[in-house]
Amino acid sequence: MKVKDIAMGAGVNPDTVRFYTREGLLKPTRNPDNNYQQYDAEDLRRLRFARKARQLGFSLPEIRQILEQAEDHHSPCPMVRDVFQQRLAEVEREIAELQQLRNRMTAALSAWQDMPDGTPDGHTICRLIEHWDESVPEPATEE
Amino acid sequence: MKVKDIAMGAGVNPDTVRFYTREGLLKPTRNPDNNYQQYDAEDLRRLRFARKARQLGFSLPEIRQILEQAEDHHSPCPMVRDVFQQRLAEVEREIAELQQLRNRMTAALSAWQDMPDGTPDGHTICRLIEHWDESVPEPATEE
DNA sequence: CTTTGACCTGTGAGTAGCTCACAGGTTTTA
DNA sequence: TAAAACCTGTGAGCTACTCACAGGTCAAAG
Repeated sequence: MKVKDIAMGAGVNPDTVRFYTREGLLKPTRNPDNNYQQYDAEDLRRLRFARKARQLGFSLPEIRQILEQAEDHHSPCPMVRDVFQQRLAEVEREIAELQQLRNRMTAALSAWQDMPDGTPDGHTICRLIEHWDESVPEPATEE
Repeated sequence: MKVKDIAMGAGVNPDTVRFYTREGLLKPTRNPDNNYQQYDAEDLRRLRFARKARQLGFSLPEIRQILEQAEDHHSPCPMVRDVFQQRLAEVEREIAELQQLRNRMTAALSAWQDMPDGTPDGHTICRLIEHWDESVPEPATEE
């Protein structure tokens, strides 16, 4: 299989295939005739696996680790479960942050309902934003 | 005011001040003696404004536009209201996507409860992920 | 008066995960 | 046989900073 073939087989951009290859997630051989990359069924499995894992929120370094463990005939599943728990927690934190942002935004919107626009006068730029203060809960500092 | 002064005045990293200056959000003058950047009260206003706008979800290019409009003595407020509506919609879309992701993740977790780990056998890498399929609602393609 | 430390300068790289552009070589199709 | 479609690797671009580097400047302490 050449780049485009495996890319279509997994439904991704050929550049993504090249990128994953550079990153060491795929390990094609070379066609000595023309120096083209040659992918096999195993690479396709790895690529599909990687895409599913991405959808589940795994990072590329995590996926590489999982694939390497599998190469060494160790079950990556315990690690998968472990990382997955952490990712789930992160996702929930991100959701909470975005919800706070949305709350700030809708609060601002309703506060703006009755405010006039006004022209910048050297003291204020846009009072909509400048006069928006109301004890905003800081989004949790990450990590 | 020097970099550190204005940075402290707005509660940000001095590097952020330098970055905003490079990006054209702040326009300090130069002290010809030592080539240091000199910020004034107007810059501090702009910096504080920018930080609040960032908290409300505005991007740096958006903020720069707003500041430029204000410089030209046009009220940026109509634009602020406009961009803000769009940002709010985006935020809500992001929340929905993340919630879908969380749903997929918790579904996967509970499905994994009773699955054994297994060792990679050349056909599967980690069946936890590979056998997770169950008609996943694709997150909406953005834009 | 000199040293030391804290500050200043600009530039460049790093973060995540791709995506696209470029310039040139190869293969397929008409 | 020539054009179209593919391949190659490398490098830049996206966001909003943050940090590192090497060197210049300045205030206070000794």
